[in-house]
Amino acid sequence: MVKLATVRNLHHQVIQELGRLIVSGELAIGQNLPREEVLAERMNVSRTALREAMKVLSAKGLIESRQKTGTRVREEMYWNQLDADVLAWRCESMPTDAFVEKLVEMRELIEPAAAAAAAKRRTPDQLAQIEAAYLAMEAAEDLDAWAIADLAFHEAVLRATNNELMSSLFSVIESALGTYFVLSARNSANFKNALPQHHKVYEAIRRRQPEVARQGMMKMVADSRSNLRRQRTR
Amino acid sequence: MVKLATVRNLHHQVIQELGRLIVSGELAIGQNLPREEVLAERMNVSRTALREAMKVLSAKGLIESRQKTGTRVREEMYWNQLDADVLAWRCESMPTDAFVEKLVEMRELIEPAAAAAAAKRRTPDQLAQIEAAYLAMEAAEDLDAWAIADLAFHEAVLRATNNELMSSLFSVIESALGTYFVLSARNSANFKNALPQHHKVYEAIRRRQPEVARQGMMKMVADSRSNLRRQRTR
DNA sequence: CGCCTCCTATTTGTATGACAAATTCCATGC
DNA sequence: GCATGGAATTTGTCATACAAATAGGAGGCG
Repeated sequence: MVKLATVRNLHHQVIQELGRLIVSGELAIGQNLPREEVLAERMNVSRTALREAMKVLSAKGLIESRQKTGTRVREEMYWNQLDADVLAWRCESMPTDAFVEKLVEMRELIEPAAAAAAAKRRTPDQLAQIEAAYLAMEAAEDLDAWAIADLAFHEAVLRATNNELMSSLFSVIESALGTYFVLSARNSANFKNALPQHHKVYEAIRRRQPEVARQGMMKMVADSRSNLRRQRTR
Repeated sequence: MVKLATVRNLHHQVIQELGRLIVSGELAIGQNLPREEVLAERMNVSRTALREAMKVLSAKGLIESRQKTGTRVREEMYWNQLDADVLAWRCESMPTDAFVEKLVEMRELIEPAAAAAAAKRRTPDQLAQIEAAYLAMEAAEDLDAWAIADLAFHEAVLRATNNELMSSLFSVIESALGTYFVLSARNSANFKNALPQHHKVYEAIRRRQPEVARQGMMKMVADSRSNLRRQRTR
């Protein structure tokens, strides 16, 4: 029996709790945290566990510790904004449209470029994976199957760029967006509307036409954007 | 007297050392590290310090610890590729052109989009900062002053997007590229060649013309790319 | 022989207490 | 007023002990 990610270790809980407090602003920037000993007692953990958590938060750029001075919350400009945890904490504490806009903007930035890069550099094997995802979308009977295949399609394209920086950025942004929306379009009836557009992108990547792929993908994400908006505003 | 970042704390050294070993591949993926007790002794630190380092590496996605099983190096796909440390370790261990290409690709992806976004959303204050940087470039007497002002220009544009995800991505990529090249063009003689192009971008942002700004920035980074290449190949 | 159950050995996770190191801040002397 | 030399405080490191999880084997049972 597989145990699904439940409550993890103690220091992990501390990371989450403090991280949330900081990103949400409940711990003001520049403010000093209590002494380790005090904070540990207040959170009902040992100083050891607390420190392990603090080191991680420090690595994420959220806090900074110095002897005698203590530990204080760093300015926002030092935070690792692209860290998955930091991003997740922001999503929790910033339910505003403004932040969603930023995420969407990033997505619209990545994907067309990725399609173009994929058209240039995809291997035959990677093309096959894209095709497989496309065929799965075509064959999808219900919305869930389609959504899964859709995500696979985008992931396959991203991997085909052979640029792990790009695909890593994609997965970070995508999972953050996922906290706001259940994947892709939910206006159920004819969910296969986007299929022709996917085919265009696939064809462009197959024929190694970077610009065509870019334009096609640009249109695709633009469409998906308006879907998101419709879903959200009602 | 300000002390510049020297050798930091012990656990920090451990982070660096293990991180390098992993990213460079000297510790093979999937391989188990020695037991904490053994590893600690081998590195001449206490188990406490070692563990603080391991938690950080774990947060960066490089390793994974489980009781009884031990700690092993995770697959590359789980690494936080956009983490500043991970990127820096890659730069050290991958002197190949291939990785530089990926970084440059990311840069060419970000900056035009940033210029467009800045044209849409810059505040008067942010525009003033861009202008100030431009004027500093114009006034630069030597190459160093120009390089500093140039970086300030790009940073100001990035900040003017009002999208901290984008500016964070920029700074990460830029600092990674900085490990390969001393900022910008080094073909000294007439380093102000790029000035008109900067002016075009500035004007487009001032006049709120996103597409013009995008095109202008696209050309600018393309030029700077060929500069980089020339500098590198000789 | 095959399968299930339980136990034990091993490894990370947490707790505690003590001391080292850095550095702010004050007192002291000149 | 200013240097200078301590404390006092806070994080950094160490050593040790025990808790918790769990892989892997021993043993029982059909």
